[in-house]
Amino acid sequence: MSVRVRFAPSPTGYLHIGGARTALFNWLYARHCGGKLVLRIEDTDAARNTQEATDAILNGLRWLGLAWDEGPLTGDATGAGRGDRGPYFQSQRRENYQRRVEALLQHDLAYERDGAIRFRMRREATVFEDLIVGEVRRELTDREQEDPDFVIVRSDGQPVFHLTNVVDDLEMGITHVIRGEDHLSNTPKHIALFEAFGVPAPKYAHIPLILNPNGSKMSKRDEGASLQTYVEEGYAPEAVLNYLCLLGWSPKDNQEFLNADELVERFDLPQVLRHNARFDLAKLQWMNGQYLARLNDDRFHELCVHALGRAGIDTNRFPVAYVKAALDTCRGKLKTFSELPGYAGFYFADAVEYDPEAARTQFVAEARPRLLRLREAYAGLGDFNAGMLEAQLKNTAGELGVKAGVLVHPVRLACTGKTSGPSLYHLLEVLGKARVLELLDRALAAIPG
RNA sequence: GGCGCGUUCGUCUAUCGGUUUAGGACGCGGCCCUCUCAAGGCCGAAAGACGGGUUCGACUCCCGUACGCGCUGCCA
Repeated sequence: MSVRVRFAPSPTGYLHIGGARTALFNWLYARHCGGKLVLRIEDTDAARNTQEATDAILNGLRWLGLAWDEGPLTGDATGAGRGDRGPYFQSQRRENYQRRVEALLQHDLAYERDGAIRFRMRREATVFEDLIVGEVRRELTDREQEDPDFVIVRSDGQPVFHLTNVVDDLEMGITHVIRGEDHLSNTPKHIALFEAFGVPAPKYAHIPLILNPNGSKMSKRDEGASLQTYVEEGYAPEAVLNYLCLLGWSPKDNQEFLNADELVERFDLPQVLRHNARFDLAKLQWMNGQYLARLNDDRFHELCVHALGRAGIDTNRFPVAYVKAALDTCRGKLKTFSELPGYAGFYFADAVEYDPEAARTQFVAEARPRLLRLREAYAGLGDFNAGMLEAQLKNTAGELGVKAGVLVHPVRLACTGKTSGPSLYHLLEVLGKARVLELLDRALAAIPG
């Protein structure tokens, strides 16, 4: 029997980082086994589930590159889907639940009380084998000792999670349920429901949770909990994917950089760790920087242009060769693309704005004659390339009897407005002679004395 | 409270009873490189929660305690 797994998020407004990893593990397992990944939207709570919320999930999964074999195509619950086990929105499956509940009622496996329908739960401990956790033996809690039955349909007619989840997994032919460990304690209920429906329960694999840096459960409002944050801050999806799978899973050989193909090849359920992991933003940032440095030129340029565009910088106003040359000076310098506008914005700005603090320390009277000297030297340069620019600057510094840095800092400030940025000589080369001389003249005019 | 799961450097992890002075990575500190900021190179500090067993031998197996997380809802 071929493997069928599913990712079944509830549209709460965005894709949670923990949910993204659950989706990732499901996707990896499906691909690893040559099985299918089903995406199901658990939107039974109509009041707070909107199409935008579902779109956020779909877009998040697409951004990560996690394609599903069956499921919705858009966030529209009544819209088209792919696959023959739909609908894939729970809000469209009311009849399925009703039919199943009728059957339960008829066989006296459920009963009505106070207007709600309750399932007759077994009255003893449940033992099951979890693919990750191992054998789990769950005794009845004190509350369950008194009354183990639980509600499957509310008095307002709404079916509850335990019921819909099981009915859908059953009808969608799910063979492996890979989900967060927060569901481990619910599993006996689900197994009992499957048995009541006369079918064996699927195999279960509960993955550990992702915690905040302080060890608390990462949820909703927590910093960095939304995948959208990483999309917006210019992370490379391949880096986020790589980092996420290292939370709770390890290739065991100290290799940390794995692309999607390698992950699919090596991922398997038994190697998933059993304990929760804390989310470490610093390591994600480092890893993202590594990915950025290794991206091929086209992809790097593409993502750069995108990031600049988001910041309101339109690179289309400039020659393609200029843009590429400018961006090349940023290679290996960024940890995230959100840093790019501030780092390379000067290449595309009409006027340079001097950092006030830096201007106060660099644009002082003594700097004026030195800058003037360099300006004249640069004006006489035929070949305006990095090598020549460096040689000339050092030469001028020598004549002035100062260290190179004494010239470097004011020149950088004059041309970029900042105290840090790409390699000075390379940046000057990209800017070009005319522009550099113009910028130096402007700086000279701004320096007192 | 009850039930379940977990516990190796600050963090992510390797180790699946002896090959280990417990390895790698992030972060942190130092040095080098250097036009700034990064990157890169080198070096360093840093861990088996605690207590009992089992065993010739335990981080690794068992029990207890502590701590953490989860579930305990007519939320999902």
